[in-house]
Amino acid sequence: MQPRVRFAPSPTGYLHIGGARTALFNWLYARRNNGVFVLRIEDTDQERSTPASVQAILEGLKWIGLDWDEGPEVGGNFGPYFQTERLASYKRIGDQLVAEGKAYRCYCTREELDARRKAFGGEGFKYERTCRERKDQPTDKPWVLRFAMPLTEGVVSFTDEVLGKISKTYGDLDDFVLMRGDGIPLYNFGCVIDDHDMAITLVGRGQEHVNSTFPQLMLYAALGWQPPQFAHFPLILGADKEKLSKRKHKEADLMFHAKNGILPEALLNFILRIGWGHGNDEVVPREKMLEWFDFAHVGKTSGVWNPQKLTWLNQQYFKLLPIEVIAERLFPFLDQQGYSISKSDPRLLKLVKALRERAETLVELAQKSATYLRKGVEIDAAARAKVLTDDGKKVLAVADEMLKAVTEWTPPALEGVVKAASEKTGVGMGKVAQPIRVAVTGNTASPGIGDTLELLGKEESLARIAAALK
RNA sequence: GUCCCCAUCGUCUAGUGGCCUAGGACGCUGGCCUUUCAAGCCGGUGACACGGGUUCGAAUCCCGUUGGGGACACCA
Repeated sequence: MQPRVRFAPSPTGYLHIGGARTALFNWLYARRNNGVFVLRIEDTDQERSTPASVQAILEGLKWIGLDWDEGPEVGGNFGPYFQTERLASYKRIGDQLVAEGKAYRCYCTREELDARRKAFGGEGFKYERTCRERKDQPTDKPWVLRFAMPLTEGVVSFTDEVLGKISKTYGDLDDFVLMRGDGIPLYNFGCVIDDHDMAITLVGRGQEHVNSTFPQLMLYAALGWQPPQFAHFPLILGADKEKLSKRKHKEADLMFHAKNGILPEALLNFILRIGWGHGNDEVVPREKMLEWFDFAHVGKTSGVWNPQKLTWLNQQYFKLLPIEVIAERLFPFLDQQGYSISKSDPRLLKLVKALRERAETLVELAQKSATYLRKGVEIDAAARAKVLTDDGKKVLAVADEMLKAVTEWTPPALEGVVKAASEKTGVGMGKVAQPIRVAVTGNTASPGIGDTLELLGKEESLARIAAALK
């Protein structure tokens, strides 16, 4: 049987980084096993679901390069893929369960329930099945549909693909709400029906869902359906070791990283490595993920978000990716800084080539690029004091004369000038290169002096040197 | 509080009973290279939570303790 997995986000905000990883693991599993990756939108939270969130989620998935075989924008044979468009199924199954005595209408109001919960002492409250034996079923009063848990003693268990065997006794479960009177299903209900109707063979989701697996399993049993396999992935924690939450952790927003100049390749690699490992491999590009991913190596322990490792990975991809790709990614950041040069500007690729090993993010790469794109430069006070001393200026003046005579403004020729100036003045190459560097970049750090001067061009280089010499 | 899950360096991890005086990576740190800064290379720092078993042998299996996380909605 062809494996079918799904990613089922709730469109109540941007794509959560944990959701992105859940999507990645499911996607990888599907792609590895010749399966189908389904995207289903669980938009049954009337208050919080928005079309804008749906868009944000689709965009997020596209940004990290995860494509889906069925779902929004692409359709499929198991649609519709929005839960609010599948209400008829929920109603039909709900009616069936009531008819079979496996579910019942509960007329307790929210207020009553809240009061009872409060009297109980808050969380841990279990519905006392007040309406379970109720004989009348008025239709003019608001109600919700509740699942009738078997009153017998029993144990529900399943073998999780990553966690192993997990069990829970019936007594720990209560008559949970399946559907509201208005026909909107709750998570456990909609999820089970859709997974069944969409022929999902394996449900891969975050560990925060292991406890909801039990009521879902009860539902499968009541319906006489074969449940899918389950795989619960470890959570991603913040520096405070708590689950990454949108409220508390800014890094929980996938696109936050995009804005910070992280490459999607690096981010994907990073989230893969939280919770999954392959020997000593750290840099695992997409092709390798596709080749190596398996649930057997998904860990059980939650992982803490480590921003330093993320930036390190980003740098690895700066070195790995073709400069054309990086240039493409850099463009919006250059634009943002007000340096909108043409995409065909020959300086663009040279800039990336010279600076990519010296930057950790696209933001930093754009900032460093700015030095080479603007007219003139402001010299850092400390750099000036240290390097552009009287002696430094003397050497600079000598180099300046030689540079003016250069006809082939290429790195080898320019490096040659440094060497020649060094020989002529009798000082080391460093003593020649540094004054030039500070004069043209305003700072003590830059790519090789030949590349630096080439990037700037003859005219701009000489203008900056002249200004520094004044 | 109740239930569920988890437990290797600060962090991400390798490890599926002998290959482990526990390997890699990030970070931190010493050095090399060098016209600067990076990058790169070489080295250092640093962990099997604790206590009992099982076994010829345990980071690996079992039990307990402790610790951590998650779930306890007419959210998903």
